[in-house]
Amino acid sequence: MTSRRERIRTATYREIKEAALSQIGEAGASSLSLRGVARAIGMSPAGLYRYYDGRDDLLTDLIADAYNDLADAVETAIGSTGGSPRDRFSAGMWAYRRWALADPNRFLLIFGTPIPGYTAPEGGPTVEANRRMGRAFFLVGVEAWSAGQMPVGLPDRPPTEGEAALAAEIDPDLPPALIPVMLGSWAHFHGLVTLEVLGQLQWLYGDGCDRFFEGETGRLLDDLGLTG
Amino acid sequence: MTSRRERIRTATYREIKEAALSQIGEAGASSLSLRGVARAIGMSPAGLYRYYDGRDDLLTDLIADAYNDLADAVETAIGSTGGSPRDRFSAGMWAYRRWALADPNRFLLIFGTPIPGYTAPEGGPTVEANRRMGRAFFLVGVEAWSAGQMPVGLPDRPPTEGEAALAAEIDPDLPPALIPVMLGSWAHFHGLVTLEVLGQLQWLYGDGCDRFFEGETGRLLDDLGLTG
DNA sequence: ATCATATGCGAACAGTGTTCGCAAAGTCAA
DNA sequence: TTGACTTTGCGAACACTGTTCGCATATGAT
Repeated sequence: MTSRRERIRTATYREIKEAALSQIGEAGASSLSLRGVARAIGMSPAGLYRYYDGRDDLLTDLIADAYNDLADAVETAIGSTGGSPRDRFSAGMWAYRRWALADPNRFLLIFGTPIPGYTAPEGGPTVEANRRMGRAFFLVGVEAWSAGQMPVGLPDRPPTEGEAALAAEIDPDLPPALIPVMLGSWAHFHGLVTLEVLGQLQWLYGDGCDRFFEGETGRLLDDLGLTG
Repeated sequence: MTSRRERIRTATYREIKEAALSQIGEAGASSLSLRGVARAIGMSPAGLYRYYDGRDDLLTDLIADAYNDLADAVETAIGSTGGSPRDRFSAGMWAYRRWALADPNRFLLIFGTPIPGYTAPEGGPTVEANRRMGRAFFLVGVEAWSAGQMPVGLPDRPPTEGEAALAAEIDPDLPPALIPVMLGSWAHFHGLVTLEVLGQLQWLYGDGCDRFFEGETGRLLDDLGLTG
C-alpha cells in the first residue's frame, strides 16, 4: 500500500537524483553541491537532509545506481546477441565502452578517483553490481571454454586460493587458470576505455578511437583463442 | 647568480609542494586544502598567493611533477636493464606499477578523475612527460621489432593518419600497425594497475596482486611475440 | 639613504556541508 | 471533528573552503 506521502517521497528522491546526476554530468562528481541541487529543485539545503544523511550518502546512492546501470547494459548486450561466444564477448565490451562514453563523468564516478570519505559498504550494492558484471563476462568465458572454443594457452602457475574458489563456485570442472585470464581481459579493455574517457588517447586519435578499440578488442579475442 | 631571496623562495616552493604532496598522499587530491598547507607551513592563506595563482595552479605544478617522476621511473627501469627487449619491457611495466602503488593518490592525480576546472596547458609539462613515457615504451617495441624479435601478427586494417605520422617520426621503416599494438599493450597493463590501485581487484586477490600481474604481463609479452 | 620591489598578513566576501530548533503539513485513532 | 503523533521543510547559525584587497614590512639595487 503506497500512501500519498510515500508517492511524493519517492518522487522527491527521483527529483533529487536527477538534479544531482545532471550536475555531475556537467562538471564531474567532485563539484556536486548539495546546495546546488537544493537550489535546482527549489528546496532549502537543510531540507535535503530529510532524504539523505549528507553529500556522501547521496553519492553512495548515485554510485550504486551507476554500477547497476552499467551491469545492466553489459548483461543485456551479452545476453541479447545470439551469436558465437566471440560475438557475445565483443558485444559486451562495446556496450561497456558505449556506456562509458555516453556519460564520462558517471563512468568516472565508479571507476575514477574515489570520493574521499566514501567507502563502499561491505556487501553493499556497489559490490553486488560489480560482481554481476564480472559474472557476466566470466560466464561467456566459461561457455566458450566448455564449447572447446577457447584453446588459449593457460598459464601453468598454481592458482591462488581465490581463483580456485571462484572457479569451483562457477563450475567445478573449470580450470582455475581461466579466472585470471578472463579478469585480465576485462582489465585490458577497461584500460582502453578509461584512457579514452580521460582523453589520454586524444593526442593520437582525437575523438575517433573506434578503429583503435575495434583492433584492440579483436586482438584481445584472438589472444583468447576465440574465433568467428 | 642566486640571491638570498631567490634561495628562500625556491625553498618555500619546495616546502609548499611537500606539504601539499603529503596532504594528497593521505586523503587524495580532492581534499587538498590551500588553508591546510598554509597551516602546515606556518603561513597565512593569503601568503600562498605570492607563490601560486590559486589551488588549481598548485595542482598543475604537482601534476607536472608526478608525470615527470613516473616517466623518470619508467625510463630508467627500461634503460638500466641490459637484457632482452622482453626483459626491458617487463622492467618498465613493473616500474610503472611500483610507482603507482607507492603513492596511489599521486597516481590518481594524473590518471584518476581530472580536477574540475583544470585543463592541461597546451604543450605544457604534462603533455611533455606523457610523450616521454609513451616514447620509452615505443622505443622498446621498435628495438624488438627491428631485431626481428616481435613477429606479432599485426592487424591489417589501414593505419590512421596519426598512426602513420607517429610511426614515420620514430622510424621511417616502422610499420604503422605497430603503433596501436604498442599503445594497446600500454593500455592493457595500465588497466591492470588502475584497477589494483582503486582496490577493484581486492575481492579476488586481497592485497597480493603480484602473481596476477606477473601472469598478465607475461601473457601480454607472449602475445607480442617477445620471447626470452 | 632612498626608492622600488617582493613578500606576508589580517580582514573580508562568497561559497560549501552540516546541525539545530521551530513551524507547518500530513496521517490516523478516538 | 478533535486531538495526538509523525513527517517534512525551513531559517539561522557554525565551521570550513578558495580568493581578493589593502596595508605593512623586509629585501635589494641605486
